[in-house]
Amino acid sequence: MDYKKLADLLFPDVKYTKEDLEKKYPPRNLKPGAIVTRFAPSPTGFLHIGSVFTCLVANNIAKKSDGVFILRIEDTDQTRKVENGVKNIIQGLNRYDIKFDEGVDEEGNDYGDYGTYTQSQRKDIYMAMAKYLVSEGKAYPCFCDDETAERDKAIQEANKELTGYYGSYAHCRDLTLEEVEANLKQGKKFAIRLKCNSSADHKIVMEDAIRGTLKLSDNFNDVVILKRDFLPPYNFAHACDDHFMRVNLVLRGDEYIPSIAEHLQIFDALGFERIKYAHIAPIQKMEGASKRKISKRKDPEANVTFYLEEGYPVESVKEYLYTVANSNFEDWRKNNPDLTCDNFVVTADKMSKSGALFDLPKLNDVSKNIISTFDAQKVYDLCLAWAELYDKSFAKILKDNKDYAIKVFSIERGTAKPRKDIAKWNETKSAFGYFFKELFAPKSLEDYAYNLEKFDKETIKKIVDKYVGVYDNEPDNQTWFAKIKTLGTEFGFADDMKAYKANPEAYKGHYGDVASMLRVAITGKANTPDLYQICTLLGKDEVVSRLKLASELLK
RNA sequence: GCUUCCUUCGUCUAGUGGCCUAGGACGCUGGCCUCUCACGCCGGAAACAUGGGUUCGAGUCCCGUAGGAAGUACCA
Repeated sequence: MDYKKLADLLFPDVKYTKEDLEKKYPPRNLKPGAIVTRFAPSPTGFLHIGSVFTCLVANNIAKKSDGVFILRIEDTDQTRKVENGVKNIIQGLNRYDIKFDEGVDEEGNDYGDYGTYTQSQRKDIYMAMAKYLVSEGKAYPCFCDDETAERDKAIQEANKELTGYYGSYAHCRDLTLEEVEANLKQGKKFAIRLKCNSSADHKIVMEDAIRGTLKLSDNFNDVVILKRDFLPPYNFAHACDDHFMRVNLVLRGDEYIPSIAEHLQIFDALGFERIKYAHIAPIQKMEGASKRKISKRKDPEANVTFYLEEGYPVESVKEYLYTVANSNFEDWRKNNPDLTCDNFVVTADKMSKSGALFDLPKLNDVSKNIISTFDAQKVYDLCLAWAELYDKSFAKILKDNKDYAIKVFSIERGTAKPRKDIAKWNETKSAFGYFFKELFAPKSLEDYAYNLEKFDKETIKKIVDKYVGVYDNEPDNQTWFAKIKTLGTEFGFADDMKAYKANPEAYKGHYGDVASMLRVAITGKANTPDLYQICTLLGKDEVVSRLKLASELLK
């Protein structure tokens, strides 16, 4: 069979030869050890938290090795394309400080020397390489239609045979030149399949950067490398693109592990040097008693917009993702409390082989720590930015009371032991809302967090009433506290903790209990920062009027 | 069904044949500190899926079983 002739017949006008392309996209001149990798999303517009995770890792590995990080758009499945899909993905990633060295910008324009970076525009390359394979006798045109494929699959299933296009089911594998010509004349469309020379019982061994040695069954299928629309499926695009973009580490989800054998066959047929792989386990989620991949349909937290809406700072999400990526991150953090998390160096072989469960409580803990390191101005700015998108009325209050709000956020901040009371901005209102007159409006006893099991409301009312009479703008914390202690003793509360602990029966409670009652009376809440500072900020008039209101509602 | 991967406290994990009486973090919990709430500090409960090997010795190596996950497309 004259394969050259066949190739020319199939692809009469192809722009490049393999040599042209090798020359056009020469090996990169990078320092040894530099990693060239890429993120290759479909432009569906949906940014999955797992994608951010993978990207964060890929970006880190590329940048730390003085390598290159590429954004490639995989849009060969034209049916899944979405308006603004690329833009949404880029913007989403930018928020997490993920920037590409080469790729496509928000408008869809290329930058970098190894483009174009949009697969649907790389048709010439795929066709050239497909033609090359045909001319080498390594690939052939397949004229089978979908019905044939379905029928064969049904037969194979009924016979309990392996499903696929192989052996006697590879109808077009041995077509003669004349038969191909005849089909072409009839206007029959064709796809290109790779001639496979292996079988399922042949095992292959490969080294994965995360998994270590992987033993897999070889591919036995004559896989499609060019679809009827002459666009490649993932497998062929992956080989051509990653080779000609001179990628040297493929980081991708572990759902690709079963198709590694197929990919390796394609690389070999093409005469490309094999590339290193790192297969990342997906982030999982608990459903009932079993784990499953976090799903874009069922789980709101799969979408990055979830973190935006809840008001998690990007630093928090990144910090958390790094803890999932490499467990030694937390040790690193302990030793480098002041560095930003992007200074950490991710190592592929320290990544987990099994999928990590997304742990929201852990994220919250991480986030509380992160926010506790922010200064008041930053808290204000970020909280306001969040509120302007998701809580307009709160945003207005923050803007109308800017200086006051910053004072509120300053309480016990910037100290050696900063407060850790918020994990995300949507908690700010409930944590600090009572500072603002607009947001403090208790209507009944239920709006107060009194511990009525410990103390009855008559006791509380007596104390509140008494305090209204004695409260003043105290000059300092000590004076303020002394007053509370003295007041407590009048009602049988201890003013000395040790004395109380030594003999709790002798007292009704201790000064802490008194402070707690007043705290609730003034703020409505049981957990707040230093009450003295709160009262100072609120001012005497407001404190007194709140105490009176509390007294009223305690009746 | 077939193929492949994975399996250590509730969760994330450390662990590369003796340092493991299995370490850390989150969560839960007891206490201490304290000028109130927190923070912080100290402590506690809590795990090697299972059965066989190999070995003087196994969480670690091998085989089987179970469970979970993924793939099985002219999707990616």
